[in-house]
Amino acid sequence: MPHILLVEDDSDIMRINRTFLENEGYTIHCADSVQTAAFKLEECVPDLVLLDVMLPDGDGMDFCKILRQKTQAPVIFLTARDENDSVVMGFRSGGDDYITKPYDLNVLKARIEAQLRRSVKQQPQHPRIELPYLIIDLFAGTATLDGNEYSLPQRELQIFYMLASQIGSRISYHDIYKTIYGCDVEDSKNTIRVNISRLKKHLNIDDMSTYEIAATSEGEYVLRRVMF
Amino acid sequence: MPHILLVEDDSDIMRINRTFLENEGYTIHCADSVQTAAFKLEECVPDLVLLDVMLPDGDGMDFCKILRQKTQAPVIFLTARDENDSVVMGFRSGGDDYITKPYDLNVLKARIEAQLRRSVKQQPQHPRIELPYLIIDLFAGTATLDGNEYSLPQRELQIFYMLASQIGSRISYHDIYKTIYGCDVEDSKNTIRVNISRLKKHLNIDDMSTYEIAATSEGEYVLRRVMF
DNA sequence: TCCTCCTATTACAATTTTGTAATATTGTAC
DNA sequence: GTACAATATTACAAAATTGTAATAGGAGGA
Repeated sequence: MPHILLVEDDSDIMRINRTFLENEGYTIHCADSVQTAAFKLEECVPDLVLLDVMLPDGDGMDFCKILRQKTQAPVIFLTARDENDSVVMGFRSGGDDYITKPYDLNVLKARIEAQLRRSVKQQPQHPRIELPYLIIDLFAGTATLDGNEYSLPQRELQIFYMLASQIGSRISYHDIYKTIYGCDVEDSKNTIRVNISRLKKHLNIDDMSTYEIAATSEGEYVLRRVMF
Repeated sequence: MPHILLVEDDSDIMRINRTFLENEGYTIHCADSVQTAAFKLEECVPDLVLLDVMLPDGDGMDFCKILRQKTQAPVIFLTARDENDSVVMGFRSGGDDYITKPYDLNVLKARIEAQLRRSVKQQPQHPRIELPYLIIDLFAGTATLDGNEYSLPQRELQIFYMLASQIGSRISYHDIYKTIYGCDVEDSKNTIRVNISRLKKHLNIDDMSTYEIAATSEGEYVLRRVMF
Protein backbone atom coordinates (compact mmCIF):
# COMPACT_ATOMS: atom_id res chain seq x y z
CA MET A 1 0.00 0.00 0.00
CA PRO A 2 2.19 2.86 -1.17
CA HIS A 3 1.77 6.37 0.21
CA ILE A 4 1.42 9.24 -2.24
CA LEU A 5 1.84 12.92 -1.48
CA LEU A 6 -0.41 15.10 -3.64
CA VAL A 7 0.62 18.74 -4.00
CA GLU A 8 -1.99 20.72 -5.91
CA ASP A 9 -3.70 24.05 -5.32
CA ASP A 10 -6.78 23.49 -7.48
CA SER A 11 -9.29 21.92 -5.11
CA ASP A 12 -11.34 20.32 -7.88
CA ILE A 13 -8.38 18.52 -9.39
CA MET A 14 -7.21 17.59 -5.92
CA ARG A 15 -10.56 16.01 -5.07
CA ILE A 16 -10.76 14.07 -8.31
CA ASN A 17 -7.22 12.75 -8.02
CA ARG A 18 -7.58 11.92 -4.37
CA THR A 19 -10.79 9.97 -4.80
CA PHE A 20 -9.48 8.12 -7.80
CA LEU A 21 -6.16 7.15 -6.21
CA GLU A 22 -7.72 6.14 -2.90
CA ASN A 23 -10.00 3.81 -4.81
CA GLU A 24 -6.87 2.33 -6.36
CA GLY A 25 -5.68 1.44 -2.89
CA TYR A 26 -3.11 4.17 -2.27
CA THR A 27 -2.85 6.14 0.93
CA ILE A 28 -3.09 9.81 0.00
CA HIS A 29 -1.61 12.83 1.78
CA CYS A 30 -2.61 16.25 0.49
CA ALA A 31 -1.01 19.68 0.38
CA ASP A 32 -2.17 22.81 -1.45
CA SER A 33 1.00 24.85 -1.19
CA VAL A 34 4.77 24.54 -0.95
CA GLN A 35 4.58 25.44 2.72
CA THR A 36 2.01 22.78 3.53
CA ALA A 37 3.83 20.21 1.44
CA ALA A 38 7.08 20.86 3.30
CA PHE A 39 5.23 20.43 6.56
CA LYS A 40 3.51 17.24 5.42
CA LEU A 41 6.88 15.79 4.50
CA GLU A 42 7.78 15.85 8.18
CA GLU A 43 5.02 13.47 9.14
CA CYS A 44 4.10 11.42 6.12
CA VAL A 45 6.67 9.27 4.31
CA PRO A 46 5.64 9.30 0.66
CA ASP A 47 6.68 6.56 -1.72
CA LEU A 48 5.83 8.91 -4.58
CA VAL A 49 5.04 12.61 -4.97
CA LEU A 50 2.60 14.17 -7.45
CA LEU A 51 3.69 17.77 -7.74
CA ASP A 52 1.99 20.68 -9.41
CA VAL A 53 4.52 23.07 -10.94
CA MET A 54 2.50 26.24 -10.30
CA LEU A 55 1.69 26.75 -6.67
CA PRO A 56 0.38 29.86 -4.88
CA ASP A 57 3.49 30.36 -2.76
CA GLY A 58 6.29 29.12 -4.99
CA ASP A 59 7.65 26.96 -7.72
CA GLY A 60 7.12 23.21 -7.53
CA MET A 61 10.54 22.68 -8.98
CA ASP A 62 12.25 24.44 -6.11
CA PHE A 63 10.34 22.26 -3.71
CA CYS A 64 11.50 19.24 -5.67
CA LYS A 65 15.11 20.07 -4.88
CA ILE A 66 14.39 20.38 -1.16
CA LEU A 67 12.49 17.13 -1.23
CA ARG A 68 15.44 15.27 -2.73
CA GLN A 69 17.43 15.74 0.43
CA LYS A 70 14.76 13.95 2.40
CA THR A 71 13.74 11.14 0.12
CA GLN A 72 14.50 9.44 -3.15
CA ALA A 73 10.84 8.77 -3.84
CA PRO A 74 9.94 9.42 -7.50
CA VAL A 75 8.39 12.77 -8.35
CA ILE A 76 5.82 13.22 -11.09
CA PHE A 77 5.20 16.81 -12.18
CA LEU A 78 1.70 17.88 -13.11
CA THR A 79 1.32 21.06 -15.11
CA ALA A 80 -0.72 22.94 -17.65
CA ARG A 81 2.35 24.18 -19.43
CA ASP A 82 3.69 21.98 -22.14
CA GLU A 83 6.58 24.00 -23.41
CA ASN A 84 9.76 22.02 -23.84
CA ASP A 85 11.95 24.11 -21.59
CA SER A 86 9.51 23.58 -18.78
CA VAL A 87 9.80 19.83 -19.24
CA VAL A 88 13.57 20.05 -19.30
CA MET A 89 13.62 22.14 -16.14
CA GLY A 90 11.36 19.66 -14.43
CA PHE A 91 13.65 16.75 -15.14
CA ARG A 92 16.71 18.77 -14.30
CA SER A 93 15.44 19.66 -10.85
CA GLY A 94 15.15 15.99 -10.02
CA GLY A 95 11.74 14.99 -11.41
CA ASP A 96 11.17 11.49 -12.72
CA ASP A 97 8.17 12.06 -14.95
CA TYR A 98 6.09 14.88 -16.35
CA ILE A 99 2.35 14.89 -17.11
CA THR A 100 0.59 17.79 -18.81
CA LYS A 101 -2.97 18.73 -18.02
CA PRO A 102 -5.52 17.73 -19.00
CA TYR A 103 -4.69 14.07 -18.56
CA ASP A 104 -6.57 10.81 -18.47
CA LEU A 105 -6.78 9.28 -14.98
CA ASN A 106 -5.75 5.89 -16.32
CA VAL A 107 -2.64 7.44 -17.81
CA LEU A 108 -1.90 8.92 -14.40
CA LYS A 109 -2.36 5.52 -12.82
CA ALA A 110 -0.12 3.83 -15.35
CA ARG A 111 2.65 6.36 -14.87
CA ILE A 112 2.43 6.09 -11.09
CA GLU A 113 2.66 2.33 -11.28
CA ALA A 114 5.61 2.56 -13.63
CA GLN A 115 7.51 4.83 -11.25
CA LEU A 116 6.76 2.69 -8.21
CA ARG A 117 7.80 -0.43 -10.05
CA ARG A 118 11.08 1.16 -11.00
CA SER A 119 11.91 2.40 -7.53
CA VAL A 120 11.10 -0.93 -5.93
CA LYS A 121 13.17 -2.85 -8.46
CA GLN A 122 16.20 -0.78 -7.54
CA GLN A 123 17.63 -3.69 -5.56
CA PRO A 124 20.04 -3.03 -2.73
CA GLN A 125 23.15 -4.03 -4.65
CA HIS A 126 25.82 -4.45 -2.00
CA PRO A 127 29.36 -3.32 -2.57
CA ARG A 128 31.51 -6.36 -3.18
CA ILE A 129 34.61 -7.67 -4.82
CA GLU A 130 34.02 -10.34 -7.40
CA LEU A 131 36.88 -12.45 -8.70
CA PRO A 132 36.79 -15.92 -10.20
CA TYR A 133 35.71 -18.30 -7.41
CA LEU A 134 35.88 -15.51 -4.85
CA ILE A 135 33.35 -12.96 -3.65
CA ILE A 136 33.85 -10.61 -0.74
CA ASP A 137 30.70 -8.90 0.50
CA LEU A 138 31.37 -6.04 2.88
CA PHE A 139 27.72 -5.54 3.73
CA ALA A 140 27.07 -9.13 4.68
CA GLY A 141 30.54 -9.52 6.19
CA THR A 142 31.15 -12.70 4.23
CA ALA A 143 33.62 -14.21 1.81
CA THR A 144 32.65 -16.91 -0.65
CA LEU A 145 35.63 -18.97 -1.76
CA ASP A 146 35.26 -21.88 -4.16
CA GLY A 147 31.54 -21.93 -3.53
CA ASN A 148 31.67 -21.94 0.27
CA GLU A 149 30.47 -18.89 2.14
CA TYR A 150 32.26 -17.93 5.32
CA SER A 151 31.20 -15.27 7.75
CA LEU A 152 34.32 -13.42 8.83
CA PRO A 153 35.07 -11.10 11.73
CA GLN A 154 35.67 -7.49 10.83
CA ARG A 155 39.47 -7.48 11.07
CA GLU A 156 39.90 -10.56 8.93
CA LEU A 157 37.42 -9.28 6.38
CA GLN A 158 39.21 -5.96 6.17
CA ILE A 159 42.53 -7.64 5.52
CA PHE A 160 41.06 -10.03 3.00
CA TYR A 161 39.30 -7.16 1.24
CA MET A 162 42.54 -5.22 0.98
CA LEU A 163 44.44 -8.19 -0.39
CA ALA A 164 41.70 -9.06 -2.87
CA SER A 165 41.28 -5.51 -4.10
CA GLN A 166 44.91 -5.55 -5.15
CA ILE A 167 45.23 -9.18 -6.11
CA GLY A 168 48.73 -10.18 -7.06
CA SER A 169 50.50 -7.21 -5.57
CA ARG A 170 52.52 -6.84 -2.43
CA ILE A 171 50.93 -5.17 0.55
CA SER A 172 53.05 -4.42 3.55
CA TYR A 173 52.18 -4.96 7.18
CA HIS A 174 52.36 -1.23 7.61
CA ASP A 175 49.90 -0.48 4.82
CA ILE A 176 47.40 -2.94 6.19
CA TYR A 177 47.73 -1.72 9.74
CA LYS A 178 47.57 1.89 8.75
CA THR A 179 44.50 1.43 6.58
CA ILE A 180 42.61 -0.51 9.23
CA TYR A 181 43.67 1.24 12.40
CA GLY A 182 44.31 4.70 10.99
CA CYS A 183 47.79 4.89 12.48
CA ASP A 184 50.87 2.73 12.76
CA VAL A 185 52.49 1.34 15.90
CA GLU A 186 55.60 -0.56 16.85
CA ASP A 187 54.49 -4.17 16.59
CA SER A 188 51.86 -3.96 13.91
CA LYS A 189 53.54 -7.03 12.46
CA ASN A 190 52.34 -9.42 15.09
CA THR A 191 48.75 -8.24 15.03
CA ILE A 192 48.47 -8.55 11.28
CA ARG A 193 50.21 -11.90 11.29
CA VAL A 194 47.83 -13.35 13.83
CA ASN A 195 44.79 -12.07 11.99
CA ILE A 196 45.99 -13.45 8.68
CA SER A 197 46.59 -16.76 10.33
CA ARG A 198 43.03 -16.69 11.63
CA LEU A 199 41.75 -15.69 8.21
CA LYS A 200 43.43 -18.64 6.55
CA LYS A 201 41.97 -21.01 9.07
CA HIS A 202 38.47 -19.55 8.71
CA LEU A 203 38.64 -19.86 4.95
CA ASN A 204 39.95 -23.43 5.08
CA ILE A 205 42.65 -22.39 2.68
CA ASP A 206 44.65 -25.43 1.63
CA ASP A 207 46.39 -26.89 -1.41
CA MET A 208 43.07 -27.34 -3.17
CA SER A 209 41.97 -23.70 -2.88
CA THR A 210 41.90 -21.40 -5.88
CA TYR A 211 43.79 -18.72 -3.97
CA GLU A 212 46.68 -18.58 -1.59
CA ILE A 213 47.89 -15.95 0.82
CA ALA A 214 51.65 -15.77 0.59
CA ALA A 215 54.18 -13.81 2.60
CA THR A 216 57.25 -12.29 1.02
CA SER A 217 60.59 -12.08 2.74
CA GLU A 218 60.22 -8.31 3.04
CA GLY A 219 57.25 -8.25 5.36
CA GLU A 220 54.53 -8.12 2.75
CA TYR A 221 51.50 -10.26 1.98
CA VAL A 222 50.04 -11.20 -1.39
CA LEU A 223 46.82 -12.83 -2.47
CA ARG A 224 47.51 -15.01 -5.49
CA ARG A 225 45.51 -17.19 -7.75
CA VAL A 226 46.87 -20.72 -7.79
CA MET A 227 46.91 -22.47 -11.15
CA PHE A 228 47.43 -26.14 -11.85
CA MET B 1 61.71 -1.11 -4.32
CA PRO B 2 59.29 -2.39 -6.95
CA HIS B 3 59.74 -5.82 -8.52
CA ILE B 4 59.74 -6.07 -12.31
CA LEU B 5 59.28 -9.22 -14.34
CA LEU B 6 61.20 -9.09 -17.62
CA VAL B 7 60.01 -11.45 -20.35
CA GLU B 8 62.36 -11.34 -23.35
CA ASP B 9 64.00 -14.02 -25.47
CA ASP B 10 66.84 -11.91 -26.86
CA SER B 11 69.64 -12.36 -24.34
CA ASP B 12 71.43 -9.14 -25.34
CA ILE B 13 68.37 -6.97 -24.84
CA MET B 14 67.62 -8.84 -21.64
CA ARG B 15 71.08 -8.17 -20.25
CA ILE B 16 71.01 -4.48 -21.13
CA ASN B 17 67.57 -3.95 -19.65
CA ARG B 18 68.33 -5.93 -16.56
CA THR B 19 71.53 -4.07 -15.79
CA PHE B 20 69.96 -0.72 -16.44
CA LEU B 21 66.89 -1.35 -14.32
CA GLU B 22 68.82 -2.92 -11.46
CA ASN B 23 70.96 0.21 -11.37
CA GLU B 24 67.73 2.18 -11.08
CA GLY B 25 66.95 0.25 -7.91
CA TYR B 26 64.38 -2.23 -9.17
CA THR B 27 64.40 -5.91 -8.32
CA ILE B 28 64.41 -7.81 -11.60
CA HIS B 29 63.06 -11.26 -12.36
CA CYS B 30 63.77 -12.73 -15.79
CA ALA B 31 62.07 -15.16 -18.13
CA ASP B 32 62.91 -15.98 -21.73
CA SER B 33 59.72 -17.80 -22.68
CA VAL B 34 56.01 -17.92 -21.91
CA GLN B 35 56.55 -21.15 -20.02
CA THR B 36 59.30 -19.73 -17.83
CA ALA B 37 57.35 -16.55 -17.26
CA ALA B 38 54.29 -18.48 -16.11
CA PHE B 39 56.50 -20.41 -13.72
CA LYS B 40 58.18 -17.25 -12.43
CA LEU B 41 54.80 -15.75 -11.69
CA GLU B 42 54.28 -18.45 -9.08
CA GLU B 43 57.22 -17.34 -7.02
CA CYS B 44 57.89 -13.69 -7.76
CA VAL B 45 55.24 -11.06 -7.26
CA PRO B 46 55.85 -8.42 -9.92
CA ASP B 47 54.65 -4.87 -9.52
CA LEU B 48 55.10 -4.41 -13.26
CA VAL B 49 55.71 -6.69 -16.24
CA LEU B 50 57.81 -5.89 -19.32
CA LEU B 51 56.59 -8.28 -21.95
CA ASP B 52 58.00 -9.05 -25.38
CA VAL B 53 55.24 -9.76 -27.87
CA MET B 54 57.18 -12.35 -29.89
CA LEU B 55 58.38 -15.27 -27.79
CA PRO B 56 59.74 -18.64 -28.88
CA ASP B 57 56.91 -20.66 -27.45
CA GLY B 58 53.91 -18.37 -27.83
CA ASP B 59 52.35 -14.97 -28.08
CA GLY B 60 53.02 -12.46 -25.34
CA MET B 61 49.48 -11.22 -25.60
CA ASP B 62 48.03 -14.58 -24.70
CA PHE B 63 50.27 -14.66 -21.67
CA CYS B 64 49.00 -11.23 -20.76
CA LYS B 65 45.47 -12.56 -20.45
CA ILE B 66 46.59 -15.36 -18.15
CA LEU B 67 48.58 -12.93 -16.07
CA ARG B 68 45.52 -10.73 -15.48
CA GLN B 69 43.89 -13.42 -13.39
CA LYS B 70 46.84 -13.42 -11.04
CA THR B 71 47.69 -9.76 -10.75
CA GLN B 72 46.63 -6.30 -11.75
CA ALA B 73 50.21 -5.12 -12.14
CA PRO B 74 50.67 -2.94 -15.23
CA VAL B 75 52.01 -4.60 -18.37
CA ILE B 76 54.24 -2.82 -20.85
CA PHE B 77 54.63 -4.52 -24.21
CA LEU B 78 57.98 -4.44 -25.99
CA THR B 79 58.03 -5.22 -29.66
CA ALA B 80 59.74 -4.64 -32.96
CA ARG B 81 56.46 -4.42 -34.79
CA ASP B 82 54.94 -1.02 -34.95
CA GLU B 83 51.84 -1.66 -36.98
CA ASN B 84 48.75 -0.10 -35.55
CA ASP B 85 46.70 -3.28 -35.26
CA SER B 86 49.44 -4.80 -33.16
CA VAL B 87 49.25 -1.85 -30.79
CA VAL B 88 45.49 -2.14 -30.61
CA MET B 89 45.70 -5.86 -29.91
CA GLY B 90 48.21 -5.22 -27.17
CA PHE B 91 45.95 -2.80 -25.36
CA ARG B 92 42.92 -4.98 -25.92
CA SER B 93 44.52 -8.01 -24.31
CA GLY B 94 45.04 -6.02 -21.14
CA GLY B 95 48.29 -4.14 -21.74
CA ASP B 96 48.82 -0.73 -20.21
CA ASP B 97 51.55 0.63 -22.49
CA TYR B 98 53.37 -0.26 -25.66
CA ILE B 99 57.00 0.48 -26.57
CA THR B 100 58.48 -0.25 -30.00
CA LYS B 101 62.09 -1.27 -30.45
CA PRO B 102 64.54 0.24 -30.68
CA TYR B 103 63.87 2.45 -27.69
CA ASP B 104 65.86 4.80 -25.49
CA LEU B 105 66.49 3.42 -22.01
CA ASN B 106 65.43 6.69 -20.43
CA VAL B 107 62.13 6.47 -22.26
CA LEU B 108 61.72 2.98 -20.86
CA LYS B 109 62.49 4.28 -17.40
CA ALA B 110 60.02 7.13 -17.74
CA ARG B 111 57.23 4.86 -18.92
CA ILE B 112 57.88 2.39 -16.12
CA GLU B 113 57.75 5.15 -13.56
CA ALA B 114 54.55 6.49 -15.06
CA GLN B 115 52.85 3.12 -14.83
CA LEU B 116 54.01 2.51 -11.28
CA ARG B 117 52.87 5.95 -10.24
CA ARG B 118 49.46 5.34 -11.71
CA SER B 119 48.98 1.95 -10.08
CA VAL B 120 50.07 3.23 -6.70
CA LYS B 121 47.83 6.24 -6.91
CA GLN B 122 44.85 3.99 -7.46
CA GLN B 123 43.78 4.57 -3.87
CA PRO B 124 41.72 1.97 -2.09
CA GLN B 125 38.47 3.88 -2.43
CA HIS B 126 36.13 2.14 -0.01
CA PRO B 127 32.50 1.57 -0.79
CA ARG B 128 30.46 4.08 1.14
CA ILE B 129 27.25 6.02 1.25
CA GLU B 130 27.65 9.76 1.25
CA LEU B 131 24.78 12.03 2.16
CA PRO B 132 24.85 15.57 3.51
CA TYR B 133 26.37 15.35 7.02
CA LEU B 134 26.37 11.56 6.89
CA ILE B 135 28.90 9.03 5.64
CA ILE B 136 28.64 5.29 6.10
CA ASP B 137 31.82 3.34 5.41
CA LEU B 138 31.27 -0.41 5.18
CA PHE B 139 34.97 -1.20 5.02
CA ALA B 140 35.90 0.74 8.13
CA GLY B 141 32.66 -0.17 9.86
CA THR B 142 31.97 3.43 10.75
CA ALA B 143 29.31 6.07 10.39
CA THR B 144 30.13 9.77 10.43
CA LEU B 145 27.15 11.86 11.45
CA ASP B 146 27.37 15.63 11.77
CA GLY B 147 31.15 15.40 11.82
CA ASN B 148 31.45 12.74 14.51
CA GLU B 149 32.72 9.33 13.55
CA TYR B 150 31.26 6.34 15.32
CA SER B 151 32.47 2.78 15.03
CA LEU B 152 29.41 0.57 14.83
CA PRO B 153 28.91 -3.15 15.35
CA GLN B 154 28.01 -5.12 12.26
CA ARG B 155 24.28 -5.48 12.87
CA GLU B 156 23.75 -1.80 13.56
CA LEU B 157 25.85 -0.82 10.58
CA GLN B 158 23.88 -3.13 8.31
CA ILE B 159 20.59 -1.62 9.42
CA PHE B 160 21.88 1.92 9.14
CA TYR B 161 23.28 1.20 5.70
CA MET B 162 19.93 -0.15 4.54
CA LEU B 163 18.04 2.84 5.87
CA ALA B 164 20.50 5.32 4.41
CA SER B 165 20.60 3.68 1.01
CA GLN B 166 16.87 4.28 0.73
CA ILE B 167 16.63 7.51 2.63
CA GLY B 168 13.11 8.74 3.10
CA SER B 169 11.35 5.51 2.25
CA ARG B 170 9.69 2.94 4.44
CA ILE B 171 11.54 -0.26 5.16
CA SER B 172 9.73 -3.01 7.01
CA TYR B 173 11.07 -5.14 9.84
CA HIS B 174 10.75 -8.10 7.52
CA ASP B 175 12.84 -6.56 4.76
CA ILE B 176 15.60 -5.67 7.16
CA TYR B 177 15.62 -9.04 8.85
CA LYS B 178 15.49 -10.91 5.58
CA THR B 179 18.31 -8.91 4.05
CA ILE B 180 20.59 -9.31 7.04
CA TYR B 181 19.82 -12.84 8.16
CA GLY B 182 18.85 -14.34 4.83
CA CYS B 183 15.56 -15.68 6.14
CA ASP B 184 12.63 -14.49 8.21
CA VAL B 185 11.47 -15.77 11.57
CA GLU B 186 8.59 -15.25 13.98
CA ASP B 187 9.84 -12.45 16.18
CA SER B 188 12.14 -10.60 13.83
CA LYS B 189 10.44 -7.47 15.18
CA ASN B 190 12.08 -7.57 18.56
CA THR B 191 15.58 -8.19 17.25
CA ILE B 192 15.41 -5.33 14.80
CA ARG B 193 13.84 -3.02 17.37
CA VAL B 194 16.58 -3.64 19.87
CA ASN B 195 19.32 -3.12 17.34
CA ILE B 196 17.80 0.11 16.10
CA SER B 197 17.55 1.30 19.67
CA ARG B 198 21.24 0.50 20.11
CA LEU B 199 22.05 2.24 16.86
CA LYS B 200 20.33 5.43 17.96
CA LYS B 201 22.19 5.40 21.21
CA HIS B 202 25.54 4.81 19.55
CA LEU B 203 24.95 7.66 17.13
CA ASN B 204 23.85 10.02 19.89
CA ILE B 205 20.81 10.85 17.79
CA ASP B 206 18.88 13.65 19.40
CA ASP B 207 16.87 16.76 18.49
CA MET B 208 20.00 18.46 17.21
CA SER B 209 20.93 15.72 14.73
CA THR B 210 20.54 16.19 11.00
CA TYR B 211 18.77 12.85 10.68
CA GLU B 212 16.15 10.95 12.60
CA ILE B 213 15.11 7.33 12.58
CA ALA B 214 11.34 7.19 12.75
CA ALA B 215 8.99 4.25 13.07
CA THR B 216 5.66 4.15 11.28
CA SER B 217 2.53 2.61 12.73
CA GLU B 218 2.75 -0.23 10.21
CA GLY B 219 5.98 -1.78 11.44
CA GLU B 220 8.37 0.12 9.21
CA TYR B 221 11.40 2.30 9.81
CA VAL B 222 12.50 5.42 7.94
CA LEU B 223 15.66 7.49 7.96
CA ARG B 224 14.71 11.12 7.44
CA ARG B 225 16.55 14.34 7.15
CA VAL B 226 15.38 16.84 9.75
CA MET B 227 15.03 20.44 8.62
CA PHE B 228 14.61 23.55 10.72
C1' DT C 1 -8.56 7.02 35.82
C1' DC C 2 -7.51 2.62 34.55
C1' DC C 3 -6.71 -0.78 31.25
C1' DT C 4 -4.74 -2.54 27.10
C1' DC C 5 -1.79 -2.77 23.41
C1' DC C 6 2.15 -1.47 21.11
C1' DT C 7 6.65 0.37 21.03
C1' DA C 8 11.17 1.57 23.18
C1' DT C 9 14.68 0.66 26.23
C1' DT C 10 17.37 -1.90 29.42
C1' DA C 11 19.28 -6.31 31.56
C1' DC C 12 21.58 -10.31 31.03
C1' DA C 13 24.19 -14.22 29.57
C1' DA C 14 26.23 -16.82 25.84
C1' DT C 15 29.17 -16.24 22.23
C1' DT C 16 32.47 -13.98 19.41
C1' DT C 17 36.10 -10.99 18.58
C1' DT C 18 40.76 -9.42 19.23
C1' DG C 19 45.36 -7.75 20.92
C1' DT C 20 49.15 -9.60 23.36
C1' DA C 21 52.08 -13.05 24.73
C1' DA C 22 53.76 -17.65 24.56
C1' DT C 23 54.91 -21.56 21.83
C1' DA C 24 55.90 -24.05 17.64
C1' DT C 25 57.62 -24.33 13.09
C1' DT C 26 60.44 -23.33 9.28
C1' DG C 27 64.38 -21.87 6.87
C1' DT C 28 69.21 -20.66 6.56
C1' DA C 29 74.00 -20.16 7.53
C1' DC C 30 77.84 -22.18 9.64
C1' DG D 1 73.70 -31.43 12.68
C1' DT D 2 73.28 -27.01 15.51
C1' DA D 3 72.20 -22.46 16.33
C1' DC D 4 69.89 -18.54 15.15
C1' DA D 5 66.39 -15.71 13.21
C1' DA D 6 62.20 -15.02 11.24
C1' DT D 7 57.61 -16.52 10.54
C1' DA D 8 53.37 -19.07 11.83
C1' DT D 9 50.29 -20.79 15.04
C1' DT D 10 48.09 -21.34 19.43
C1' DA D 11 46.65 -19.76 24.22
C1' DC D 12 44.52 -16.63 26.90
C1' DA D 13 42.01 -12.93 28.95
C1' DA D 14 39.67 -8.58 28.36
C1' DA D 15 36.28 -6.45 25.79
C1' DA D 16 32.58 -6.18 22.52
C1' DT D 17 28.67 -8.09 20.21
C1' DT D 18 24.08 -9.86 20.08
C1' DG D 19 19.64 -12.52 20.65
C1' DT D 20 16.28 -13.09 24.11
C1' DA D 21 13.70 -11.71 27.84
C1' DA D 22 12.20 -8.42 31.10
C1' DT D 23 10.89 -3.80 32.07
C1' DA D 24 9.44 0.85 31.13
C1' DG D 25 6.99 4.27 28.53
C1' DG D 26 2.94 6.15 25.94
C1' DA D 27 -1.10 6.62 23.18
C1' DG D 28 -5.85 5.67 22.84
C1' DG D 29 -10.23 4.00 24.45
C1' DA D 30 -13.74 2.65 27.86
